[in-house]
This record gives sequence, C-alpha cells and structure tokens, in this order.
Amino acid sequence: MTIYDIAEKCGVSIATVSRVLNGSSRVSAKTKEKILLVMKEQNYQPNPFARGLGLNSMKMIGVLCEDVSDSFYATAISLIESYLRLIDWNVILGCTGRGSGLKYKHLQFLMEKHVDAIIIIGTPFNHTKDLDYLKNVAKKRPVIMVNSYIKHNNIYGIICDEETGMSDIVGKLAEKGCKSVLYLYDSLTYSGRQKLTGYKKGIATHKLDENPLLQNKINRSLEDVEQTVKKLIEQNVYFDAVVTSEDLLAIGAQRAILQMGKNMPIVGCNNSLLAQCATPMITSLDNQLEILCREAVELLTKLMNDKEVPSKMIFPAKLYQRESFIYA
Amino acid sequence: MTIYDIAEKCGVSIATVSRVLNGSSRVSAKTKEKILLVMKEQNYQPNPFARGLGLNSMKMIGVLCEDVSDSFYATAISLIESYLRLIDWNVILGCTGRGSGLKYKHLQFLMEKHVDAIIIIGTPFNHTKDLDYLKNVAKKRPVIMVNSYIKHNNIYGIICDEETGMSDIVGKLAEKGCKSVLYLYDSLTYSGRQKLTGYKKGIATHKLDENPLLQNKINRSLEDVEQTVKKLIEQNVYFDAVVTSEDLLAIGAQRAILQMGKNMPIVGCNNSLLAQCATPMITSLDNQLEILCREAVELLTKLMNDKEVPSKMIFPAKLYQRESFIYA
DNA sequence: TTGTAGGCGTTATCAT
DNA sequence: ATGATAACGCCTACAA
Repeated sequence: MTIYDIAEKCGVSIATVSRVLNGSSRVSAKTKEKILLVMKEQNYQPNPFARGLGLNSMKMIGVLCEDVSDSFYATAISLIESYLRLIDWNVILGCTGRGSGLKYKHLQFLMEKHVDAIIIIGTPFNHTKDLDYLKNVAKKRPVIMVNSYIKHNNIYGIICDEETGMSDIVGKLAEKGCKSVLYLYDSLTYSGRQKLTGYKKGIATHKLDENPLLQNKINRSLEDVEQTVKKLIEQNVYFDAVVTSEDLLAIGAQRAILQMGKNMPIVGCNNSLLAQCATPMITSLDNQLEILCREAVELLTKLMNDKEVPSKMIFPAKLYQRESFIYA
Repeated sequence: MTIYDIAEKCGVSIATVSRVLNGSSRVSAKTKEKILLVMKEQNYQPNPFARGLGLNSMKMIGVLCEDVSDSFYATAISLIESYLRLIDWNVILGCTGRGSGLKYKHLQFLMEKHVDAIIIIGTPFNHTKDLDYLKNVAKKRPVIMVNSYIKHNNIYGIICDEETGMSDIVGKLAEKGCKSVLYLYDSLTYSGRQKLTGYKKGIATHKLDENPLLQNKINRSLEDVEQTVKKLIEQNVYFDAVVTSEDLLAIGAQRAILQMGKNMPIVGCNNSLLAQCATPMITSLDNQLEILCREAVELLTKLMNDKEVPSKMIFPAKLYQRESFIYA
C-alpha cells in the first residue's frame, strides 16, 4: 500500500492524497472524505523512510545514559519516554556502559540514525575525545543534558541544585549537634562533584570536623561500603553522621554501623526505592527527576519550534525524611 | 555530503561509491582506496532514510515493556540493548504503562517506524483487542517475548521455568518443616501465573496447608504488603513461611513479620538489588534474565538469517540463598 | 571494473 | 481544488 495505490483507487493524483495525509486545507471535503475512507479500508500507513528522506526527520530522539539497569537512569528514561510519547516522538536508546573505552561511538550510532536531538542523562562522557565528539555533535543537533552540564553552543543543561541540597543537609546535621560527618561517594560525575562541593561547603560553613579521612571514594557496592565503614570504626576514626552520594552506599553504611553496635543519622541521595527497602528506611535527597525530565522535553519542543530557551536551568533538590534521620 | 559528492570528487560514478560502501568486491583496489580516503576526509555518512527506503530496513528493533523504571524491566532492556548494540542494531523503546487502556497503540507506534522486529519483555498485553493487534503485527514482523509467551505463528517465547522454581521452593520449605506457606503476589502476568501454579503444585505435592487465606493478591507497595501481613497475623491466620512473586513484597512482608515479633523463612522473586538492601537480606528466585535476553537476541539474529528457530525455549530458574531463608 | 538508469514512497513546487 | 514532476539519497540490475 503506497500513496500511488490510494491515489489510483480514488481516481486522484498522489499530490492530493499527500495533501490529506498532511492535513492541507486545500482539498475539497468530498475528495478528502473519500481518500480517508480508502486509506482506512486499505489500512494504509505512510512509509516512514520515504517521509524521513523528504523531511530529513523521522521524529526520533536519541537518549543516552551509562546504564539503564541503574534505577536512577531507568527512572529518567521512563519519564522521558512517556513525555516524548505524548507529543509523538520516539526514543532510540543508547547505553554507554560504565567502562572507559570509546563512549563517543554511542553518539556516533545515534547520529548515524539521524536522530533529531540527543538527550543525555547524567555524565557518561569525561574523556577529551568523547567530549570533543559531543561538541561536534552539538553543531548538528541540539544536545540536552539532564543532571549534567557542559557549557557549549547548542548544549543545554537541566540540572538539580544538589550542591545546595547537600550543604543544607550538613547544616541540619550540625543543628542536631553532629560534629563529624562522614561522606561516602562513588563517582565524580557532574552531579557527584556538586554533592562533594556541597558537603565541603557545609562542613566549612558550620565549622565541622574537616578530617580528610571523613571523605571516602569507594565502589558502589554493598560489600565495599560495609567493609569501609567497619574499618573506619575499627580504626577509631570518629564520626557521628553519614552522608552518601547514593542510596545504596547509605544502606551499606547503615548496615555496617548497626552491626558495629552504633547508631547515628544517615542520609543518601537519589531517593530510590532502595531507600525504602532498608530498615530503618533511609532519608534521601531527591533530585527531582520528574521535574528535570519534564523540563527537558519541554525545552526540546521549544527548540524544535525555534523558540528561545535558556542554556541552563536549575531546580532545587528536596529532602525526603525517613527513619534514618529526622531533624524536625 | 551525499554519494554524489563523493563520486564527483573521486571522478567515478555513484554506483562505484555505493559498491565500496557496501563492501562489494567488484571494485579495483586503487579506486576503492581513493574513495575510502575521500569519504574519511569528507566525514561522509550515508543517509539512513535513503538507505532504509531502498532496503526497507533501518536496522531498528522495537522493545516494549510496561515500565522501564521497574528494575526487572530495566535490567532486561539494558541487556537487550547491549547485545543488539554488538551486532549493530538499534533499540526503539516503548513503555506501555501499567494502566489498562489501549496498549496496542504502542505496537502501532513501533510499526509506524517500520522496526524490523519487536521484542516484548513480560506481559504488557492482556485485553483481546491488544492481543488481536499483536497477532496481526506478527504477520508482518517477528515478535519475541521474553519471560512471557503466546502460542502463535511468528511469535517466539524465551521463558524461565519459574513454575518449577517456585514449587521447588515450597518443597524446600516443607523439608525444613514448614506447614503453612503464605503466598503473596501482585499480578497475573504469564510469569505471575507460572509462579502461582508452582506454589499450588508445591503445596499439593507436599501436602501442606491449602487454606485459601494463604493466597493473597495485593498491590506492589511496601505499605500494602506490610498492612496485609500484619492483619493476617492479628487475625491469627497461621503461617510459618512466606513466598512472594516479587522481592518488594518479600521485603515488606519481612518487615511486618519482624515488627510483629515473629521470624520465619521468606523468599522473593526476581533477585533484584532490593533483595540485598533489606535486612536480613532476602533469598530470591532469579529468572536468569541475562540468559533469556542473550537468547532472545541470538534467536533474532537467526531469524534474520532465515535459520530455523524454536518457537519456545525454557530455561531453569535459580535460587539465590540469603539470610532470609537458608535451607542447606 | 565501471557507468547508466530505474526504483524505493514521500513532500513540495509549480502549473492549470 | 487538483495534477504533473522534481527532489530526497541510496541500491542494484543491466550494459558497456
């Protein structure tokens, strides 16, 4: 079934069929009706490749992240897919993996498919080669970064102010009388750097213990974090609260602390389902993914309609208090 | 940059350029070399829409699930994406949502993009209208179902034998001396039905308590499951072990049981990260997603090469023992 | 080994 | 309001 078949069955030219297909007003009601009828009964569907060839677009957006199996990215992708779906855009998914090699290849794959824009969740790109490639991509297509940012023409960032969120947490812990806040983190993505900075600022502002042993970079694994925390306690490194860059780390830390017969406030980040599965449930800083993703898609539509958009938007984080730390 | 530009710069015809593009051997080494050089320096990329128009394929696979933000689906999608990536296929993602309305629309979206095949994770389709549409889709494109199955031409199922897995669990509980096994489940997908059947068979085989109050369908939410379990205990419904269709339910059940001052074996399903975040850590039945997804992609490639494939493949489940129930 | 030309199914610009 | 036709960029059968 092509536009030719429809045209023939209706006794009109393909131009007329194309017009009703694209909702042109310059078609008589009668012929339009007939064409629509024939289309329906023939179950006609326009060929997306032919259309793509002419319009140079198949209404597809490339969405990239490190690893969809991670609940944070999965949630983001889910939100973005549903928002894009509402306005009839499709998602081509790409996962770069957490390894180090040749991530720009994944950008290449998307560009080869001529996606109309690229949305990047988090910070998959760090190496110069990858970043250079990304900037080149931005010359051809808009790039929207969710919870990450690179200042560059045609790259837009929708981010959460986790820095303030984190330093506020430290402030609240100080109010409660904590003196030494242990910080555990697993990566220095854009978001990771923000949180670390927030922690440091909080510590400085409230004149808390600046012992460098209290800042620990570790793998994101329950075993590793439990081991690290236990070791610190055994070595008599004093701390009276724990903040982590990620819920999983907070869960492991809490487990280790309880096992060592101690108790103290613990706060994680990302407000994932994991936080609610731990006992006691973990208080967590939510980076408001729902808002970020909604705004990312919103920005995209504005961009497609040649409207003005900000190159960077910042939204506040929100603390979800649970059993592991209640301050008010 | 089109094939014409390259041809002109090389002083050859577009046919020759096309030949080197497609690795035809019928090109002299000299011209081939030159064309490749020019392509590289012009940074030429073939237009996927034009190619798609001619070949009727853009090497894209539609992948559908209910909800990527669920860790089970997210893991599956992650695996499938990476396996497809290896053989240069792209994933167009679709999420139907858990609601009831018009899910076949999502199949339509994928078909409108002329994907080469469709992979479905789990059981998003239940209504007759959706299923009829799915069967129609199967007339045009192969449909591969991961952890679900519908017997129909051109629909293939890669499934895990959770029924046996579940009845084995009941058997092991019986061995340990349990008499009344509480079963909690949240949905009757293909997988859900298998597990329920497995539970019932296990109960029957080992002559355990068949009290219908021990089979509870509830929402997948921590609050709901905790409330349900507490109510059962308060009403003096006797049970001495809990099995659930999903880790989250097991976690909630465990929490309620501990809070009520009781203790007993608890087993979940899906072996998600959640299971490890609970304390005690939850023993869980793993449906071997990694194998299922690998085989799904494998089957797809065979299908594309017109090789014979089985319409249904079944793999065994595997129990991951943790603190919540150790039987051996 | 290389070139010519038709076909893939649309959209859009002209005419009429 | 409608039709004829070029253009989109590639592939490939057939010719040379």
